[in-house]
Parts: sequence; structure tokens; C-alpha cells
Amino acid sequence: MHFIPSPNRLRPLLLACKDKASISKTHALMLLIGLFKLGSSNGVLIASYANIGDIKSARKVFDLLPQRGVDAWNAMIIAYSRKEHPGEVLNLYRQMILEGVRPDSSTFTVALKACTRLLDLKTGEEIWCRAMDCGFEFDVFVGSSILNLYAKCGKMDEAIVVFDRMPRRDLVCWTTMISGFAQSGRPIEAVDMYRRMQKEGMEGDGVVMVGLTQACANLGDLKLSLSVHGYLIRKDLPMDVVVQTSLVDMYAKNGHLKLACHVFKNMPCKNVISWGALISGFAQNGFAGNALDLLVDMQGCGYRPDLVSLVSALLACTQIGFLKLGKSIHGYIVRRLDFDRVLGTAVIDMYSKCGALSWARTVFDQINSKDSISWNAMITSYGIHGHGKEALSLFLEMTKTNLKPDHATFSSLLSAFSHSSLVEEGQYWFDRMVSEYKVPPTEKHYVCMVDLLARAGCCKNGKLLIGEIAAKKVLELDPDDLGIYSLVSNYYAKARKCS
DNA sequence: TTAGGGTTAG
Repeated sequence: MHFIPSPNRLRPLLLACKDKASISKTHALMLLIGLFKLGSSNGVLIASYANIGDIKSARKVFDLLPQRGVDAWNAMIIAYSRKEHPGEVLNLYRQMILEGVRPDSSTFTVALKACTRLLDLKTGEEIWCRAMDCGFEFDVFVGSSILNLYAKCGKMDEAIVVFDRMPRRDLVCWTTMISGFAQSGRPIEAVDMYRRMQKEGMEGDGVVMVGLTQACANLGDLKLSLSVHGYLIRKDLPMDVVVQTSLVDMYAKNGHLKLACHVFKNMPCKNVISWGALISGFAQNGFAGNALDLLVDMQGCGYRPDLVSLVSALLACTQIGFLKLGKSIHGYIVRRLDFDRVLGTAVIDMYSKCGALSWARTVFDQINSKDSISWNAMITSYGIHGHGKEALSLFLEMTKTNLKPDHATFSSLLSAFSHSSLVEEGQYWFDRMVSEYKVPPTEKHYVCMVDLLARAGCCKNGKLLIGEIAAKKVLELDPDDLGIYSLVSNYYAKARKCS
């Protein structure tokens, strides 16, 4: 040995290691000269193992350390974060606190990110409080992390409070807010946020534009959409697959499928998400044939359809009553993918709307962990086939589970009653919906009731009264809807005939 | 006080 490396010389040595053998050699050297006792460089050794994906060796080093400074903890926590083990991140974070080690900005940042992955707002807020106590209240990394946690948990009002108090905001903070509003269904505020950012002299990059395309997708404002696209081109911002896919989605959601196709065709690099965006765009806009053609093209280009493209294809089959293709997509799903609730619900919907109610029921029975959406889909299926009694008995079965019937469940149920002219049941459950299940009636519930009473003649024992109340409510809610007008006038016509 | 840590698509 010609020299004894100092910790400062070991660091670049370790970071240069790209394979396990060379890390192990340096590791051995460290053991030999007793560097561990010094407590420095341990973090970088853990990070080196983690960087080559060897998290087990990293953890072994971590566990054997006689003393662990914040660097070692961070290296281990970051390693778990990169491997997407948010639960482990939080375990280590808690252990670190218990051992009295003071977290730094990186620790808080990664711990908050773990909470975001788990959508664990409560733990996240505890961590944020501690971060503020430790003097990281105005740290942009910690700050953008708490903003993102709030955004992903749908708490934009809380996010804006933190954001407005930040003395310094970088582009990531702004992006988090813009995307947060866009993804929370508040596109106008997303755009306002961007304008505010511009006023403060910040220039948007591609990631900011992705947030804006999501806002545009919800706003349906072609002029704004084109200006976002134009900005990307004018500023010569890098058009990666994420940016281009979000443009495809934006145009597709706005119903501008020609533009969506134009962007899509010119993409040098596509993936299943890009295909899914276009397929779902066609299906959502009622162009079932195009959606199904694209599904075939996608496979021809070597991409395996995933959940989203298959759900869109099922929707397309449903629209045109293409039972045969729907059935073969169902077969494909069973063979190749996990049959989850979303797919299950789409398949139920497809079978029932294509006229195969008993197959829909078979699929429903096969879903292991049904959520209320699955139940609602099946209740709706019975409803549109005029099987009100079956809809009711399924609803009663649902009430025996730990799922709570929601506004959508009652829409399905009341609509089933109206399709089957089950007046007594309709009124009885409408009342119980309000009194027992505490679901406030909305437009769709009133529409079902008016429809039900109109179909049934609505003349007996005070039913007229309920019908009238419902009819007035419906008109109050949406006086511009001609469909509702004809429903209500139909109701009055029949009511008059009866009385 | 090396670098690490936070934001984006169907």
C-alpha cells in the first residue's frame, strides 16, 4: 500500500464504481484502514451499492455500521425511495427520529415523497410539521414536496396556503401547483397560476406545458390549446414522448381528432400510453370504428394493449353493439392481464349493453374485490334490461357488504325502477335514500323520479304531489335541457289524464 | 459543506 486514502479521496473512487466487484474492493479497503470508525464515507458506500441496484448489500452495510450519521440514513432512505418502497422509507425515517438523528432537507423531501406515493396525508403533515420545526419551512425541495403531497391528495386549498407563504419558488414549485390544479379538475386556476408565474418573470419549460395541456384538455379551449402547442415549438422546448402524448390527449379530449392524429403520426417515439391516449380519444368521442382500428394497428406495431387501451376498446364495442369483438377482448384480458375491477366493470357494461345480460352477471360474480362502481354497473345493467326486481335484490345484497350505496348507486336503482315502472319501490327508496342513507337528491335522481311517475301515470295517492315537486326541482336545476322539458311535460300530460 | 432530494402523459 503506497498511500492511505483519506475519506475525501475515497468518495470519488466509490462514485466511479459501476460494478459490485470494484465497490467491494473499496469496501474492503475501508474496513482495512478502519474508516468506519470515523463515520464518514459510509453514506457514499451505501449509495454506491444502491446505485448499482444492490439494495441488499447497501442495507447490510447500513445495519453493520457502528454509528450512523445523517448521510448514512439518507443514503439508505434514498435507496428505498428509488426502488419504490415508500413503506420502508417511512420505517427508516421513524427509526432515525427515535435514535435521535436530526433529519436534513433531503430526508424530509424523500419522506414526504413516500407519503405522496402512499397518499398518506396524515403522516405527511406530521413530517411537514417536524420539517418546519427543524428550520426547513422555506426550503424549496421540502416545500415542493409538501405541495405535491397536498396536490395528489386533492388538497389544493391547503397547497395554495403553503405556496403563498414561500419566500422563494423555483420552477418545480410552480409546476407542482399548475399540474395540481389541472389534475384536481380546476383548469382555470391552473392557467391563472401559469399567468402569475409569467408575471414573476419565470419561463415555462416542457413540464409546465404538460400541466397546461391537462388544463386545456379539461377546458376545451382550442385557442389556448394551440397557443400551448405553439409555445413549445417557438421556444424549441424538447418534445419528448411525455410532452407529445399529452398534446395528443389534449386535442383528443377537445374533440379535435385530426390534430391529435397529426401529432401522433409525427411522434418519433411512441409507447403504449401514446396509443392509449389516441384510442381513448376516439372511443370517448364516439368514433368506435377508429378506436378499434387503432387497437389492431397498435398490435401490428408490436405494442401490447394494456388496461387503458382495452377499456377504451370495450367502450367502443359497447357503442356499436359489437358483442363478438367485445367477447374476444374479454378473452384476451383473461389470458393476459390481471382481471381488475376497472376492467371487470368495463366488461360488465359491454356485455349488458350488447344484450348479453347473463354474461354480465357471470363476470360480476367473478370479480373478487368488488367496489361500489362494480355494483352500480351491475344494478344499471339490470335496470336497462327492465329487470327492476333483480336490480333491487342486488342492491339489497350490496347493503349487506361493508360498501355504502352512494348517489350513483341510487341513480342506478331509481333508473331501474323507472325502466320497470315500479312506482311504489321507486318512491319508497327515494325516501330512504334521503332519510336513511343521507344522500342528497340531485338532478339525475329527480329525473328518474319524474320519468318513473310519468311512465306509471302518477295519479294515485299523492304521487302527483311528489311528481310535481320533482318536476319543479328538475326544471330549477337545468332549465335549458330540452330532454328534461319533454320529460316533465310528458309527466304533466299523463298526470292530467289520470286526474 | 463534495451530492443527494422535489415537478410531467392515456
